Amino acid sequence: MSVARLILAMGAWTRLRRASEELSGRIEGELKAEGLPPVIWHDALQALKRAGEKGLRMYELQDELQIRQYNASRLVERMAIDGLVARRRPDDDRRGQVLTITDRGRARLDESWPVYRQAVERHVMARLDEQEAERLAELVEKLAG
Amino acid sequence: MSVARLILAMGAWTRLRRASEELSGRIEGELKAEGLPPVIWHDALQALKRAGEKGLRMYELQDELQIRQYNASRLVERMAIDGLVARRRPDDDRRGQVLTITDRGRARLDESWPVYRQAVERHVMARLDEQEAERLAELVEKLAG
DNA sequence: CGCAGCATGATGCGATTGCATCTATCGCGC
DNA sequence: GCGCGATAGATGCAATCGCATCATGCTGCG
Repeated sequence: MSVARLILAMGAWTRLRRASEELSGRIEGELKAEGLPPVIWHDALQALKRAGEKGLRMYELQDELQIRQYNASRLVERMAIDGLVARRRPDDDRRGQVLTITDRGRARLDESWPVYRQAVERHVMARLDEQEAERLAELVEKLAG
Repeated sequence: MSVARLILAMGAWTRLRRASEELSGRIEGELKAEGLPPVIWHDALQALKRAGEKGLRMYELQDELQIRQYNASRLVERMAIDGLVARRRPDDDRRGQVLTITDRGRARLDESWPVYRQAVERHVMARLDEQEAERLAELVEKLAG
C-alpha cells in the first residue's frame, strides 16, 4: 500500500541525506587537515584537466559539477586567486569566460589526489563491495535525474 | 582488481553527493517557497514530539539528528526564538538544557508535514519502487556507520 | 574540602551559501 | 542599424556553517 511506500521513501531520503553529510564531513575534513582544497575544487580541476587546452565555459563547468551559477562564479574566482585556473575572454563572445587549468592547478591536483583517494578508499570503498557500489550508484542516479 | 573497485567507489560517492545536494535543493526549495522551515527543523520537531513531555537533552537531539554540537545549539536557539521549542534547565545538571516541543511547534509540524510529504513523494517515492528504496536505505546505512 | 580535569552548551569570527539583482554583451526581428 | 528580450556571469546582502575557544557547572581524587 501507499503508506508503506512513503515510509520507505522517507527512510531512504533521510538516511541518504545523513550519510552524504557524514561522508562529506569526513572526507572534506581529511582534505582540510592536510591543507588541501575541498572536494569541489578537485572535481573542478579534474574537469578542466580533462577539457585540456580548449578549456571550458563557465556554464559547462557549472553543468558538469551540477552546481548553481553563482557558486560556479565564486568557485572559479577563488581558484583563480590561487592561480589554479586561467580565465580568458573568447573573441566571439565577450560576455563569457573560457577556463583552463594552469600548471599550478595540475600540481595541486596531483597533490590532493592521493589524499582524496585514500579518504574515499577508507570511507566508501572499504564499506561496499563492487556490486554494492554499482547498485548504489544506479539508485542515486535514478534520484538525481 | 582494486582499481576497478576504486573507480566504482568514486562513482558511487560522487553521484551520492550530487543526488543528495540535488534532492536537498529541490525539497528545501519547496518548503521555503511555502514559507516553511527547512527539513532539519522538521526532523528536530519530530524528534521532540516523539520524546514527549520528558523532552530531550541537547546532546540527545544532536545525536538523533547527527549534527554537530554547535549546529544543534544554534538550531535550537532559532527554533526557540520562533517559539517552537521550550528550553529549561534541569535541577540535577544546571549546565544543560531540556528541550520540549511547544504547541506552536506541534502546529508548525502539522503545517509543514503535508508539504514535506508531497515533496518526498514527488522527488523520492515516485522514482524508486519499494525494493529500490529499501536497498538504497540499506546501502547508505552501511556508509554512515 | 579543594582543585584539576571533564562535560555541556554558547559564541566570535571568517568563509560559504542562497537569493535576488545587476552589468555587459549577444542576436533576432524589424 | 536599432532596440529589446535573452544569455553569461558577477555581486550585495542576509543567513548559515566550521572551527576554535569560552563560560559554567559537575565529578572524582588526594
